[in-house]
Order: sequence, then structure tokens, then C-alpha cells
Amino acid sequence: MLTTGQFSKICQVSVKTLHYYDKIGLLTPLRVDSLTGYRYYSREQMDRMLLIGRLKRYGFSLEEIADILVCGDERVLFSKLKHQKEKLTLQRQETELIISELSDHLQNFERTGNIMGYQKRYEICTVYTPDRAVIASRQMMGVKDFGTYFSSLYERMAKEELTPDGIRGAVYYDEEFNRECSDIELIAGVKQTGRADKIIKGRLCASTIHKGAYSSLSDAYGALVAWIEENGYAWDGAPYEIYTKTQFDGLAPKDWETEIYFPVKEKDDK
Amino acid sequence: MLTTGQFSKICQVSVKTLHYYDKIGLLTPLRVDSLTGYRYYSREQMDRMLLIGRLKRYGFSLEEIADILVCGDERVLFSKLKHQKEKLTLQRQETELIISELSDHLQNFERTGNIMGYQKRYEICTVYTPDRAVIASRQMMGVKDFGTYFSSLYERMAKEELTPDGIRGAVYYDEEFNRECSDIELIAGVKQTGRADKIIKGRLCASTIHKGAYSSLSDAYGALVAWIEENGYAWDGAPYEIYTKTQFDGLAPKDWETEIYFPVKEKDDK
DNA sequence: GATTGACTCTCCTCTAACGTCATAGTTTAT
DNA sequence: ATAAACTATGACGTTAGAGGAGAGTCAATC
Repeated sequence: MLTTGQFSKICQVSVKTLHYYDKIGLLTPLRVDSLTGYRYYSREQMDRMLLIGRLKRYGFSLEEIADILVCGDERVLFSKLKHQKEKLTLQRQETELIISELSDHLQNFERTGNIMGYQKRYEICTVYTPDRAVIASRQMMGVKDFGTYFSSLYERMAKEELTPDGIRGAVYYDEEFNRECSDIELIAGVKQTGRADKIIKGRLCASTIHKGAYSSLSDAYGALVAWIEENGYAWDGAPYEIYTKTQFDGLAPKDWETEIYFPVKEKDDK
Repeated sequence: MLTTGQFSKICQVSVKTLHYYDKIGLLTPLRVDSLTGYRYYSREQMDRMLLIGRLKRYGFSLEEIADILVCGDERVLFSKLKHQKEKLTLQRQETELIISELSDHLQNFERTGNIMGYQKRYEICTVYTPDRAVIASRQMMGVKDFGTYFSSLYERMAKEELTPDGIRGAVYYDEEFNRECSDIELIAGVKQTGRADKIIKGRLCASTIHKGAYSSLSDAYGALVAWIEENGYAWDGAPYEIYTKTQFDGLAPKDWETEIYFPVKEKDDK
């Protein structure tokens, strides 16, 4: 039988942590003296404690760990571990991306001496867009679901024997953009104009090209909105993006390119 | 002039976030109507908001961001960015390490079918250690300081023309091990017995070899402590580790090897 | 038996960066 | 004038404990 202090030393965790785990029921001591309230742990509980520490390291929350331990099914743990591995891999990619952005930022400073107001310069202009014949899939979705929906779109295209014209994009119907879940329509251009789901009519748009990963798309968005106001135009419809260079072209995030189109009309300023 | 809602949409942040930033003084609106309390932002504040978002993405806390923006010195920002880049790089390495540990864990499951109680099997035995002539440097330090102190130890060795014998290790004087800050003595073996700082006298130790990264050293530690109790020995002095295969040998974390020695004596169990 | 020092208990507050209600007041469009 | 949309404040919740106060307990020594 080990006291809290002894057990904490062996397991390399703080006494506070043991108290906390007891409180949330993650690791209750073998015996608690009902008179003094003193906790006593057994040597076998060390294994459980070490496993908890390991799972914590893998990035599980204490709640998830408790679930895993309560259920006690090895297959559950196995699949959760696999899932967690994917999550960590994604996280690593994300970190890598941020590092490369940060490097860009620093390089930019060395070239231009400007660092505080580091923002990409966006070349913005109005264009009259061409008609675009597309098949489309509109849903409430998050940015992370793009892959899934795009592949089903391409499957459909194959089934219906349509020929892609290389255009891929997304229309944002919500004014307030939320990357977890928004009203988004994915579109893929097809050559068979007659058999398309819809034709995005050509019209006046303010447009720019965003170079780099999607994480800084909001910069482009902001620049466009500002430009539209400043140049006497007004927002007039759902904006959309066309992904011209992406991971599907085998490129690294920093080389991706996205065209952004904002339907606008001239403001009748009185 | 933009209302909170408009500004939040342009900058792609929530209204709550704007409230919060106002409250902590990170981004106060240009004007606040003293009657209604309504906040109004200017278009120029968008730049500040975008910069805040960017810095947040780089991993700065809001407090750090506030410092940077208040001070407004470009050189400060530059050095902070560089520092942050290093931090992110370390973080990525750490994530990679965890991923490889997780992979090991999964592989281990596929081999042995055991996953819940996944713990390395440690071969533990008692040995009579040889005398070790070492130079040493004892301080309150954290695990992260090992690199610094080891290099100064090796510098000293070069200056005093001592010959290293390849032994590198650390003695832990605190019972309670804390990886941030503990009473630790780094040691490096030398061939000139007479000129060593100290000689670690040969004696009876319980010992094992830990294979893999240091993050799971506590598993070995726990296994040893348990073994010592179970086999009728008692803890008798500060434990130490010898790093036999490390990054200095050009190895990946999973191939590192650490010998752990726990001075013990036979317990006089009555 | 008394004292001392080390240990342990419970209970309280605090962290970061907001999200989530609840309730009340304001603006704008019809 | 009224409804719909927007905004404000304020309280509480989130994670995984850390830190501290004040009180009780244990083991060893005198």
C-alpha cells in the first residue's frame, strides 16, 4: 500500500493530479481511510496510471481516456489509436504549414523591411466573368468536408459521362463565413453545357488571386471587401472561389493558387 | 464606420471575440457610443485585426500579441518571430516523436495482441557497477537544459586535456523527479582517473535498459521501483542514467538507449 | 506523553480565449 | 407602429490541474 506521496513519486505525477483523477473518477485509490480521508494506492494501479499518462501523451483528453478505460475493449482502443494517429499527422502538417508561412513572413521582412503590416499585396480588379457550366452540390458543410464532396462530384461526372473542363470551386452563400459549417456549394466545370446542373452567368465581379495556403484566405477576403467599398462598388451576390492550383496538381500549400470572385454592382451613391 | 457585426464578417471573427478583445484592450473600437454602448470600427482597424489573427496562428498568446503591438518595434517583432519559429519546429519534432511512439504501440498490438497493458518489458537485474571516474556539474536544472550543460562539460574537458571514455549520464538527487527543474548532476566519464571530479564507487544496483525516446522513461522508472520492492531490496541512494545511444550518435529517438541504475541494498525484512 | 516536522486532507480561487445562454435595449425596414 | 434583426451586458462553462489557506494525521524523537 502506497500513500499519495509515494505513489506520485513512482508514477512521476503530482499529488494534485492524483487528487484530481480521484475526483473525476479516472483513478480511484484502492482504499480510502474513512476516518482520515487518506488515500492508499496499490502497486497494480501503477499500470493504469502509466497507461493514462501514455494516452494523455497521444493527445486524448481525460474524458476520452476514461471512456476507453471503462469500456475496456481492445478493439475500441485500437481504432481510437489509429484515429488519433491520423489526427496527429494532420496536426503535424498544419504545424509545418504555419512554419512555412512564418518563414515567408520573415523573408518578406528581409526583402522589404516591412514586418508589422505584413500582408500580401492583392492585385484587385473588376472583370466580366465568362458563363460557367457546372455540376454542383450544395450543403451545409465545413472546409474539412471538401475532399469528400468533391470526390462524389467527380464520381457523378464519371457516371454521367461528362467531361470536366478543369474548373473546381466553391460558392459561399452565407454572409458570415464559418469554416466549421456553412452553406457552401461545391462546383465542377463540365464541357457539356446542356447537361450541366446550372450555369453561373457571366457578370461583373471584383476579383483577385490568392497565392498560398488557404489559412490566409481571410486576408484576401478582407482586402477585397475593403477594395469594393473604396472603389464605389457594392456587394451583389454570393462570392465564389476557383481553385486553380491545388494539392491535386501535386503542389505544396505555398504554391497553391485560388481565384476569388465577388459579384458587385456600381453603387448609386447619392 | 462599421458595426460590430459588419466588422466581424469582414475579418472572419466572431462578435464575441471582438467584445473580448475590446475588454482586454487588444483592439478597442474607434468609437463607442456613450449612450447605447454600440461599438464602431474603422476600416483601418481591419489591418490590425488581420495581424492579430496572423500572430495568433503563429502560436502567440493574446498577451504576447498585445505586448508586440504596444511596443511597435519592428526588431522586437522580428526576433520574436524567429523565436516562435524555433518553438514551432520543436513542437513539430515532438509531434513526430509521439506519432512514432504511437506507431510502435500499434505495431506491438499487431504482434502480441496486447494493447491495454502495453508497456515495454524491462529486463531487470542487479549488477555490481564498476567505479566510474567522471567530471560532473550539479545544478537545479530541467531536462531541456541538458544540451547546454553537457556542452560546457565537454568544453571543460577539452580545455583540461582530459580524454572522454564515452560515458555520459545524469544523477537524480531529488526523490521527486520534475522534468522542469530538479537537482541533477550531469556526468561525463574521463580516462584520467586521478584528475576526475569524483569517482562513482562501484556498488550494488538494480538496473535496466530503456530503449526508445526519453518521454517514456517514467515507464522504466516505475518498473524498476516495483521490481526493487518485490524482490526484497530497498532504495539506497540517488539513481542515475547512462546515455549509451543518443542523438549524438546520429540516431532517431526510437533507437536511443539508456541504462538506468538504482543503488539498492538488501532489505532486512524481519 | 509531548513535541516537531513532514505529510495529507478539503475547500477555494485562478488560468486562456472565448462560447453559450438569458435578458434587455436599439436600429432599420416595412 | 410594429416586427425583425442587431447589439449590449453579465453570468456561467470549458481543460487539467496549480497554488494556497487552514486544519487534521503520521512517524520519529525527546
